[in-house]
Order: sequence, then structure tokens, then C-alpha cells
Amino acid sequence: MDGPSRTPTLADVASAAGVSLSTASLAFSGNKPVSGATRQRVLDAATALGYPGPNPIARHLRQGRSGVVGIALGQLSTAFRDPAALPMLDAVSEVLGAAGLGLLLMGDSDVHEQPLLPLDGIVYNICGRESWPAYDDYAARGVPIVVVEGPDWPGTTSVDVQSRTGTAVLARHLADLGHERVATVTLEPSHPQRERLAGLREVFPEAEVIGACPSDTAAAQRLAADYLAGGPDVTAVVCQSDVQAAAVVAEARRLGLDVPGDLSVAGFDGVPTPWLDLDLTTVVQSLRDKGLATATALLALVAGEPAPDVVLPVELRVGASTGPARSA
Amino acid sequence: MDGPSRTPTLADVASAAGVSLSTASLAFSGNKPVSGATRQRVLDAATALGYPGPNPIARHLRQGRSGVVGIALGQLSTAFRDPAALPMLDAVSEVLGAAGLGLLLMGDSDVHEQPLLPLDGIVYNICGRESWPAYDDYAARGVPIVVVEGPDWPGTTSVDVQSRTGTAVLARHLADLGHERVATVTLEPSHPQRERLAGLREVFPEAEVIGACPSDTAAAQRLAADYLAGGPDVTAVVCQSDVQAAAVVAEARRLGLDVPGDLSVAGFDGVPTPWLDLDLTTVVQSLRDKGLATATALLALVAGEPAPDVVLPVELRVGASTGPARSA
DNA sequence: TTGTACGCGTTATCAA
DNA sequence: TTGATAACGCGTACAA
Repeated sequence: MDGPSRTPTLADVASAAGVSLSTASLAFSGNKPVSGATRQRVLDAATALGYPGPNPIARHLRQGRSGVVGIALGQLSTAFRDPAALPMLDAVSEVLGAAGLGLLLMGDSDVHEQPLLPLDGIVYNICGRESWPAYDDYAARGVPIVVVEGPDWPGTTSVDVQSRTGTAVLARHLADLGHERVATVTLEPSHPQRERLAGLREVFPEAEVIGACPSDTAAAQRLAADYLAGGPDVTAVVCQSDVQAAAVVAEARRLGLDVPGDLSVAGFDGVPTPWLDLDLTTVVQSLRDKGLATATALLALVAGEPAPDVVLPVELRVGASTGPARSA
Repeated sequence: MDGPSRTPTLADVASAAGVSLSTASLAFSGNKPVSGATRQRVLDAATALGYPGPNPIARHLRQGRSGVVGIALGQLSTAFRDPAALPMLDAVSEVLGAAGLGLLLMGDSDVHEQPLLPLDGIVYNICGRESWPAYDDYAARGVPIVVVEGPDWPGTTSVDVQSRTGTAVLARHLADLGHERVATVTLEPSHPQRERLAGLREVFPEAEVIGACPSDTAAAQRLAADYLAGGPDVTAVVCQSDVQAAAVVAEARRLGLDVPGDLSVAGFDGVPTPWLDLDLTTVVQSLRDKGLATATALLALVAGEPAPDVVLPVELRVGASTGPARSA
């Protein structure tokens, strides 16, 4: 009775409204003036037909842009277990959203044998992995890429954090407190992980690596438990994230160690750790600034403008988790 | 010297290889047999030209599908602060990824004045918000939608959890332990929030609502601090998530209350709370099953097949955070 | 202000 | 096995 239930197209609307296809298009986009009456006729016809508005795929084919940018995150479960990921993502999403761009979060599954997605740009923000199989494909298609604390790929804009310097400053703080033997919990191999470790070793070349794990409470707690149970030989533990540091503090206390009396513990990031009744000594980075800088750079690239590399500052925040080294 | 640096198209490749456009297409898609030699010529020409493979936008326009499904998550920052969100998301991502579909995580910014995205399907998994402005637009376009623990929209498939029954069973457990006066921390207004509260009130019609907050440690801790500081009149606090429950336990202890001696505390979800040295009494749901069911349903809908509604079971897990009610 | 005609890059149909 | 041609749904010069 009412034909095939195929969703109506702009052409259907146009003929129903008795106008040409292009007029109908203009009525929706407003890119050129259309008389109020005609416009209304088109809109009425559209609602009458249940026309859902211009098909985004077709529009994007025509315009060469999809209105979506991807953010490569590695494994979603570990990416989001880290409280430092969220404020940055919020900021990215805020800026891109305001610019009318959708944000496609790409987890590990997307990396496998996924079809290439129609993306206008990519934020490469993978922690804990070094390479990304799909990189070449997108790069070849000319998709602009912003790399956040990652490898230095040609043709991409990088957003970096003073991880090395910051950790070195933190290490000096510990040295000033008389610490000589320190251990460290690192992230999984990655650009920031190496930077932070290098910063630590500027001051403590012999710093012992307890182990590597994601910025995840449970994982860090396991590492710490094994290490501290033996009665630690060190007077301080430097972690590469606050989540790790909080876990180490909790584990140390469980074993009867006083923090910072028996053991100083430091973190990285400067995120809230409300379940800890103690302010961590940490290297504070502005996750929001990182997100803003990333999104801004990507926006410029998408618009065809150049985007310079960015290096964001960090700041040592001395809390109550570090103190003078205990005497041997 | 080498013309406009526009990215080459399949037509460029075809003419460079001396074959027709359709043959070139076939060489890539493999949808019909192509002689090995021709195929090789096409592929060689492609690499010579730097052709990045078929443009996904164009392909999708032609095929009417985009290969991307969206998952509406409300505010990303609260969505991911909840450890219960991740296992479910992992499962969804796993199933969809295996089916060759990309997963577009849509946060709150996407909801504003975002252009409609080219989606083959949508998972509506918003916690803490009741409506979604873009819903009508996608529904009008015929995009299949799976609603997870959400409103009962016509034309959608729903995946639900026995929240009400589960909470009622938990409440009965407390009643059996002699509890008569209980308070509760709820989630923000939402479908599961109402279900769980209703379940609780089946047994404790007078249960006092301490307050509502997301499944977030810091927020729950603030609520608990204010409430418990007054010296609680109740003998048990039922929370709508384990994260909340863990925060309440921590806060109670800080105030010198013994759990469960002075106060029983229960949660919901059954997620690990490693920073707590005590097993929570909680209502366990299989987050993975929820994700699998959701993705499976969506896959069916995308394929044009019907997908029945799903209700997932839960199970009471009695831990060490609940005990006999303290005598008045 | 409105209509005509073409192209975006691909896949599918049909003949050859 | 290959080639010509018509869509897919829309935006936009250009002409009227």
C-alpha cells in the first residue's frame, strides 16, 4: 500500500514538496538562501515522509570528510583502568565535540582485521604498546595523526610531557632527603615509561626495577606484595603512576611498614587518590591541558593547517608520602 | 611534475594497470574470480601509485552499511570510573570486533549538536541519564538499537539484569541476620537504580536513602562521610555498586566503626575490590555475559534478524561485610 | 531564488 | 574472466 519501506531520500522529499533536488538540499543545509515558504514546504514534506535528514555517509563522500576522528587506545580495559586517562579524554572529547566532530574510541579489537574506518584524523594515545598495525594504512590515506607520548613518526604532530625532567626532579627531591637506594615500579614498555625511567636513572643510576605493570591497582599491589614481603633493601619506591604508588603504600602498610617513616613512595600524574588518607608526593601533569593540546593540534591538522609539536610542563608536588631516608 | 597530489582512486589504478574499473575493484574485493596475472598487475599499479585501498566512505555509501556500531555511554568520565563498565565493554568489543565491526564510543559531547554518524547499529548503555536526544534520529533512520538496562523503547531489543530480584534476595539476607533499619546509597536516577531500590523496598519499605551518586569512590565516600559522622541509626547500608560499598566500608572504619560488627555493608556487581581486605557481600552479575548478550543481539539486528529480549540472572554472594545486626 | 547536471569513489548488474 | 554502465545519496558550480 505504501510502497517499499526503504528509508526516504532527499530526492523523495524534493519531489513530494514539488521542488528540485538541489533546492531541497539547500533547505536543509542553509548554504544558500531559500525562500521561507519553499523551505517550509520541504521541511513539511520531510516530516510527512519520515525523512531522517541527509544521509551522513553520502554527505561525507561528497565532502570528503566524515566528521569523525579516531583515538587509538590500545586495550580498552587497561586504558580506562587508569584514572589519568579520563581527564585527558574528557578534554579531547570536549574540544572535538564543540567542533562538531565525533570521537571514535578504537580499542585493540579495531586493530586486528578491522575494515579501515572513515576518519578525518587520529589521536594515537596508546599506552603500553609500541606499534599500531593500521598506522600505515591511515597515514597512506593522508589521515592526519597526533601522537600523544608516543613514538616519533614522521608526518605526525606529537604531544609530549616532560616525563624525564619531571621524574629527575622528583628523584633529586629524594636524594635531598638522603635516599640512596631506590626501587621503581614502571609501566609496561612505552615511550613515557622509558622517559620516566631515564629521568630516575639520571639521579639513581642503580635504581632497581621491581617490575612493570599497567596503571592498575590490583596489578601494582601484586608486584608490591612480592617485593616488599622480602623486607625491602631500599628506602624509597618511585612509581610511574599515582595508582601504582597508592597500591604500594597500601601494601607497605599492610606489611607493617610506615610510610614515609620506613619507606618513601612517590607517584606520577597528580590524580586524586581519595581512598588514601595521605597526599602522595608526585609529579603533576595537567591531563586536561594534554587533552586540550591534543585536540587543538588535531583540529588544526584536520583543517589543513600545520600543528607544531607540543611539550607540556610538569611540576613536583611534595606530599606526605616521602620523607627522610630511614637510617640503615 | 607528477600532477595534483590528490590521493589516487581506484580509477587511477585501473587505468595505470590497463584494466577496467570493475576489474580493479574485483582484484581488491575478491568478490568474483580474477585471473592471477591481472590481479597482480592491479596490485602492482596500486602500490606504485600509493593507492591506499578502497575508500571506506565510498564503499559504505554503495553498500549502505558503515561497519561501525555506536555505543552511547553518557558521560565518558563517569562511565569509565565504574569498574563494572569495563568487562562488559570488553565483551561487546570482542564480539563486534570478531564480526568485523568497529565500535564507536559515544560520550555526552556526541549528544549535543553532533552530526549524525554513519552507524549500522547502536548499543544504548547510558547509566545515569534517562533520555538521549539523538535517539529519534537514529531510530528514524532505521538503525537497530539494543538497550542495556534502560528504558523500554518500542522497536528496540532490551538486555536486562535481574536487578530487582537480586536486591530483594540480598535484602532478605539482611533481614535474616536481624537487620530492621537499613539505609541505601543509590545510583543516579536510572532504570537499574529504580529496580534495585524497588527490590530493597520489597523487604525494607522504610529504607532510608542516604543519597545518590555515580559508581565512583570519591563521590560515595563523601556521601558516606556526611551520613556516618552523625552516628548512623541503621545497622546496615545497602549500596547499588561495589565501588560505593567499598567506599562506605572505608569511611565507616575511618570513623571507628567495625564492619560488619557495628555496620553491615552490601554492594552490587561482584567486581574485585582489591584495595579492601574484606570480601563484600554483593549481588553478582556476569558483566561479560551482559556484554556478550548485548553484542550478539545487536549483531542479529544488524543482519536483519530478530533479536529477543534478554534478562540475565544474578546471584547473591555472601561475604564478610555483612553480619548479624548489632543489638540496639 | 530555483533548477540542471555533474561528480564524489565504489560496488553490482549485466553483457560480452 | 573482463568491461561498460548504472546506481548509492548528496552538494554545488552554473545557468535560468
